[in-house]
Amino acid sequence: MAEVNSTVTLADVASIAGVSKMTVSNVINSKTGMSEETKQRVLRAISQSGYVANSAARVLAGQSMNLLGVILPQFDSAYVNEIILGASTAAEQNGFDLAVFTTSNNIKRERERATLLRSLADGVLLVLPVADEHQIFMNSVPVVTINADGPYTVLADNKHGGRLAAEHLLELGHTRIANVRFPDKTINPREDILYIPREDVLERQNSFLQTLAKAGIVTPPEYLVDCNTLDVRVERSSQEAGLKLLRLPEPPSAIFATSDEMAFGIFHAARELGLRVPEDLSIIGFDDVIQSAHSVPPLTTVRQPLREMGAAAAQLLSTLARGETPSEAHPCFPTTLIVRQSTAPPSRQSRASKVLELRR
Amino acid sequence: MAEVNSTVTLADVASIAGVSKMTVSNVINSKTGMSEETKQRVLRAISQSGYVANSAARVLAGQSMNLLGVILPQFDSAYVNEIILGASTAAEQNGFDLAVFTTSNNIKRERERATLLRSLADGVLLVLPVADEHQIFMNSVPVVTINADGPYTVLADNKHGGRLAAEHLLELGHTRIANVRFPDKTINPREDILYIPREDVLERQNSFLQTLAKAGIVTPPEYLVDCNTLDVRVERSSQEAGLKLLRLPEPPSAIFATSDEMAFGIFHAARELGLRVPEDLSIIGFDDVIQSAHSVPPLTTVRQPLREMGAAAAQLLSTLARGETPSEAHPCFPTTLIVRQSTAPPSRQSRASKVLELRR
DNA sequence: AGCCTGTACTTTACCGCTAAAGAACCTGAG
DNA sequence: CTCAGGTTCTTTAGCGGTAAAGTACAGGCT
Repeated sequence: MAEVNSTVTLADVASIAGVSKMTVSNVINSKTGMSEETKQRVLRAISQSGYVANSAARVLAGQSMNLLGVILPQFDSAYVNEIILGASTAAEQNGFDLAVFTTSNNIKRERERATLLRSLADGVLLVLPVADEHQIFMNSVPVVTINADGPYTVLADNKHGGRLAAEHLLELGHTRIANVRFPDKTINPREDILYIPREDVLERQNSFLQTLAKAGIVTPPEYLVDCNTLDVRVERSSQEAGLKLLRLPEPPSAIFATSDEMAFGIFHAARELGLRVPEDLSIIGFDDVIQSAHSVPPLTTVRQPLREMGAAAAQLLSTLARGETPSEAHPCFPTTLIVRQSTAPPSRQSRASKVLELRR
Repeated sequence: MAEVNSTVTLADVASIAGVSKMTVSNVINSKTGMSEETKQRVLRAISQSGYVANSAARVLAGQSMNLLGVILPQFDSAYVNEIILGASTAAEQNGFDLAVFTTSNNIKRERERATLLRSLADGVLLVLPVADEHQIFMNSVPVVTINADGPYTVLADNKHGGRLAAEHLLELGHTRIANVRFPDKTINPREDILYIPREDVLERQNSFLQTLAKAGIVTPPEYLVDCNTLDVRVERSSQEAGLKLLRLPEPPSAIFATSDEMAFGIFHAARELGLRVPEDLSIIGFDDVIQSAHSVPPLTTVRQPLREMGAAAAQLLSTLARGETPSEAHPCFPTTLIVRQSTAPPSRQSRASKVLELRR
């Protein structure tokens, strides 16, 4: 426990114990074939020297770290947190640990993290818009993506979810329906930062609009407002988007926020303008993150079981890491409508007049 | 870009390009001293073979990965999220990346993660109750802790914070003051899981009670209720704690929750019993996580600047990783009282009668 | 011519560990 | 007495990189 030198190696321990490196290695990895006495001597030498194995060397020599890597853009969102929580639970059950890396939407960083995990992890979970990094991992480490494409993916039925959201608003009698949304085009604000639309998100939005269209409701272009999801705090950006919508000459009576976090931003926008939710404005979200049940008012939303999805992803990865064949390469989870208190039938008095009234 | 083999090594690329391993290595690390033509040939060989460097080997050969490791118990809490967010921003500014590991309060796991990071990272941030792992890192990699002790730490003035909370409630005129708190004893529910009280948290609680005592208010033992922070969702456990307090024959008129998340659980407990906050019950938290400004009602709390503290920790670590001497080994951040709407003077009608009334 | 210098590489050695093959010794059967 | 067979340890070789020293050769200078 004492005399901790800068770097104690196997060789040091070996010389202290008076045995070969290999014997020490065998003791550490609890292999058989050494006398009890030698074993104790080695153990003593280890604790005496304060030896700690060098993981890099171990990995290089072909040992597994029982590690699942996770790459994601940022830690900010509840979306990501739910997934990680599920994944870490499932990983643990399978005897794996999670190493989580962020990329800040930085492409170069994304590459670097992928490179590192390729040699370090037994499997990698990509919570990224694009699974472009597949190439880096190909034939080297199994990869599972969430709500993106790839050889192994965990999905939620976003198309169905989008329809559910639309149908709910239609049933309530809304006709002026807007959407605060993820941009559907690739955006490149800085050379190293890149936003690529996520497929699941596009599906939601498209299916939402299609369902409205089928019901004969045409969404005017000014009812589609992009929210800058590259911002660290999405809420602020979506609040702006909400303000833009609600200040329109003919503001919507209902807004579909493509994610719950955006919905919270719109809550703020409504409050800022003195509009009550749901009396003056209905808001419906997507995801059903934990906060949604506790917001004011509680948020009506389309639930995708993120925790379960994260768990499924880690489970899938564990199976692949063990070299087994998973029963299902693309598990798809259902989305369900959770009706809470942020949606209601449109009030008779049009929101337009209310806002105009408040302006005076 | 094609023909991606199982593992392409430097040697493979070298033989394709018809040069030595070293030349390839030099090209990759953009060193000088090779002809433009050779460089291009190597570059072509790299993309042709789909070569990706082995990080483990690189590390072993003495290269830095520009990585800061973070070890924390779980991803669940807003506390942790704020710290990480701050740390990742500061790390990025210093050219480092963050690798985050969770331990689930599992001691063995804690050790393993520490071991791995020791050889991999340029610095390690411990967001753990005890900095016991110091030993593992000693003389090998710089370590910074948050709200715990160690050679380098980032602190908040918890003692002052506890006093602020107490003074606020006293000024409002409360006398029946309870505390939903972190256990102050080591708990070991399973052999591998260990809860050790965090020092910062103890300071808060003690300083809170001392301030009350100085004002002549004795806190009866039933007013101190432990909250199981090992639970994945702290809110549930603190809700139970809240219920226990509010169902007391003489329930408190104010509760100090040692963390904001506990405060949210108490909100639920109050709601469940039909008590209004702050009219029937004052609640004050500690931390000021993001949600606190948006809860119903907005939470009065003692703010510790977690984001800044995370950033300071990463900054400190970056400095140490570069081999420089930081100006301050134990930066301490002030705590401030944030008065929102969850606290008010006690109402004339005692909470006791209100609860009893509701029970009938 | 002989020598020095710089450029463009290559060779050697080693990072810390492990798998696999080898050696030394003991035991007991033929 | 000899030798197969087991036990306990050691040696060798190599994982995929990198730093540092070495080589080979072209060109300039005296």
